[in-house]
Amino acid sequence: MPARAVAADGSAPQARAVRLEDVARAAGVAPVTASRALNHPGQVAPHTLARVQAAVAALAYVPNLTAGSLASQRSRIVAAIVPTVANAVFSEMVEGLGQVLSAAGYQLLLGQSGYRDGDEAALVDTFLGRRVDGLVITGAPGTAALRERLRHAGVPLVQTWALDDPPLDMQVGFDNHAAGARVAQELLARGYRQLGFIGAEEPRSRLRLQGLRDTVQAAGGHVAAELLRPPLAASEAGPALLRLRRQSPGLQAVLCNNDLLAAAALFEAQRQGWRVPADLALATLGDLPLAAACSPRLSALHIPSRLIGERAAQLLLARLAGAPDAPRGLRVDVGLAWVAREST
Amino acid sequence: MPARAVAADGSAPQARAVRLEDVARAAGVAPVTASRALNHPGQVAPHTLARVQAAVAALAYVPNLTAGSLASQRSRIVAAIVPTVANAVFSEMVEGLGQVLSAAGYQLLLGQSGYRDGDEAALVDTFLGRRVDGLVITGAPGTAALRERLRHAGVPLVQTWALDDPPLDMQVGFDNHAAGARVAQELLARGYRQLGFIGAEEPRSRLRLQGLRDTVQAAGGHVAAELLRPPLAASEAGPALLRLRRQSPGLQAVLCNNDLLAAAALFEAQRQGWRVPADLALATLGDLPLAAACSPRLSALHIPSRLIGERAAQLLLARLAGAPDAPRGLRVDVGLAWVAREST
DNA sequence: CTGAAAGCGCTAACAC
DNA sequence: GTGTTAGCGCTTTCAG
Repeated sequence: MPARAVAADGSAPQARAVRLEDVARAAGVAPVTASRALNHPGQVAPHTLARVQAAVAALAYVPNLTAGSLASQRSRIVAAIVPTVANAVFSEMVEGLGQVLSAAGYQLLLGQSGYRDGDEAALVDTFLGRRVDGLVITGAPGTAALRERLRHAGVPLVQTWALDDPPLDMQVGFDNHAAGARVAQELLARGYRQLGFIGAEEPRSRLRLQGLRDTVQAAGGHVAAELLRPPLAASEAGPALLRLRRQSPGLQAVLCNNDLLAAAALFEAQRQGWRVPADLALATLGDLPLAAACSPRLSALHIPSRLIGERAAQLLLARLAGAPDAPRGLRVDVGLAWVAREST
Repeated sequence: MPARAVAADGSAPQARAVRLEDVARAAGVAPVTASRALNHPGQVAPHTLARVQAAVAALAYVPNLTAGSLASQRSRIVAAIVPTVANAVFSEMVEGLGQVLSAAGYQLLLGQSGYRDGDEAALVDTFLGRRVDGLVITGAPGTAALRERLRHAGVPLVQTWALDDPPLDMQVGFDNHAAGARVAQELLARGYRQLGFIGAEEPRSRLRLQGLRDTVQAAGGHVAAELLRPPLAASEAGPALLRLRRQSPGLQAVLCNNDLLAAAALFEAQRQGWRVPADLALATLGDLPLAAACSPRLSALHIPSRLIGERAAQLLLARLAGAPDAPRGLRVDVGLAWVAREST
C-alpha cells in the first residue's frame, strides 16, 4: 500500500487527461465527428450527436482549449488592460466587460498597468503573443511606439473611458471636458455662481475642471480650484475644502472629482457646522453606491462604468462576429446623466 | 489603387505573423536553438544568443504562447474566480493577485460567479479546459460535485477569503467567527457592554455576529442585531441603526459588517445629533479607504484583501516551482489587525 | 552547445 | 453526414 494518499475511489490524484480521440472511440465515430458534435451540433445527425454527448459525459471529457485555439486560430480570449482594478470605476467596468464576454463564451484575461507605460507595453506584447481575439485598453496608449504596434497588430481593439484622444480602432467612453461643462450647467441652473473644484492634478481631472470653468465663466461666474498631488488620499479633501472657502469667501458650491473626495468633503462641512446645501452645495463625479449612502445624499454626474465595459464587450463581439476588416474609428459616447439629490 | 486604406508604409493592416522558424532562419540556427535562446538563455552560447536576439528584434517577433503552451503543457495562466469584481474587497484581492502573478510571468484569467453555483462550475470547467497552471477560488465551492471535481483535477488550487471550511488544497484568508470575537474584545476593553450589529443575512455575516455575540455574552454584555436581506443597499443602514437603538435603549456601540454600511450609519448618527463616540461608538469590518475618510474616522478591523491575493499568488507560485505533488492542506491565516481611530 | 525527429490535442479543408 | 489528411507553432526528448 502506497504511503501517499490516493482518492477514495482508488484512482491517482491526477489521471491522464481524456482526449477527444477517447471520446470518439467510445462513441464509435471519428475524432472529427466528435469535434463537430461539440462545436457545430447542427452539422451532425441527432443520433450520433447523442452518442457523442453520452461518451463525453461518461468519460468526463474536458476539451483542451489550448489545442483548439492553436488549430482554429481563435482563442476565445479577450484581454483587458486597466490601470488598476482596485479603483472602483475600473473594477465596475471590468465587471460589465467580464459578464458580457462570459455570456458569449469568451474568457477575460486581465492586466494592470499601474499607469506605467512600460508595463502597459509588456502586457500588450504578452496578450498579442497569446493571440487574444480582442483587446480592451483604458484610454490612450502611453507611447507612440505602442500606438503603432496596436494599429498594425490586426487585433480588434477598444479604447475605453476617455474620448479625448482620436481612436486607434473603436472607442467607448465620455468626454471629460463635456462632463465638467455639464455639471456647470446644472449648478448654474440652481443659481450657484461662485464654484469650487477639488481633484487630483492629472490630465483628466484638468479637462473636467476646464469644462467646468469655461462654462461657468461664460455665465459670469467663477471657479476656484484645488488640484492635489497624486496619489490622493481622501483625507486631503477636508483641508482642501477649507482652503477653497478661505480663498473664495462667497463659495456656494463645490464639485469633487470622485465620490470618496466628496464624502470626505461632506464630513468636513458637517464638522464646520455648514448646512448642505443651504450654506454650501456639494456635487460629485462618479456616483458609486457611496454617493447615495451619504446624508444628505450627494447629487452626482453619473459615470456609467459598468455600461462602458458592457458596450466595449459588445463592440468587440460584433466585430468578431462580422467582417474582420470592418471600418475603424467607431466611437460610442455613453453620455453622463445628472442625478439630482439633496446636496445641491 | 485599392479602395481600402492601408498602412502608411504600404503593408497590409495584418501581415502574416512572424514565426520562430523565420527568426531561426534569420539568425542562421535551427528553430530549437532559437526556442532555447528565448526560454533558456543559459543553455545557449553567448554569441548565438546575441544573433537570435538581434533577429527577434529585427523581425519584431512575438512568440505564439498558445503553441508554446500546447507543446510544453504549461500555460503560464492562473485563473481566479470571485463572486464579483465590483465589490471592493474582491477587487483589491484581484489586484494583489494580478500584480504578483504578472511579476512572475504569469497571466490572470478572471471569472465572476455572481454567487451562482452553476456559473462557478461552468467557469471551473472552462479554466480546466484552458489547462491553467493554477486556480484561485473564493471560499468553498457551492456544490459537492464541484468540490470533487476540483479535488481530482490535478491543478494547484487556492481557496481564499474564509477559513471556515476545510481546505481542498491550499487556503488563505481569515476566520469569520474570530473576526467578530476580536472586535468584541476591543469594544469590551473600551467599556462598551450594550452592543449592536448591522449586516446582511448571509453565512459569513452570521459567523461574525456569532463571534461577536459569544464573546460579549461571556463578558456579561448583550448584542442586538439587524440582519438585512441581501442585496443590501447602504441606505438601509440608517433605519437599521434607529431600530437597534429602539430595541436596545442603552446601546453603546455598533459594529457594521462593511465600511459602506458604517459610513451610512455614521451619517445617520450625525443627523440624529448623536455624538460619535460619546453617545454612540461605531466600528467597521473591512477598512477600505472610506473608513479613514469619514469624520470622525472609523475604527476598524482591517481585512487585508490585497494581501490575501498576494499570498494566494505566492502559494501557487511556490507550488508551481516545486514538487507538483506537494502535500495539501496548507492554511494561511492572514490575521486581522484592529485599527483604533476616533469612532470608538 | 546544437540539431533532427516527433509530437502536444485539436480543427480546417477537402473528399466520399 | 461522416471520414481522411494535414497541419496550427512550438517544445520536448534524444543524438551528436
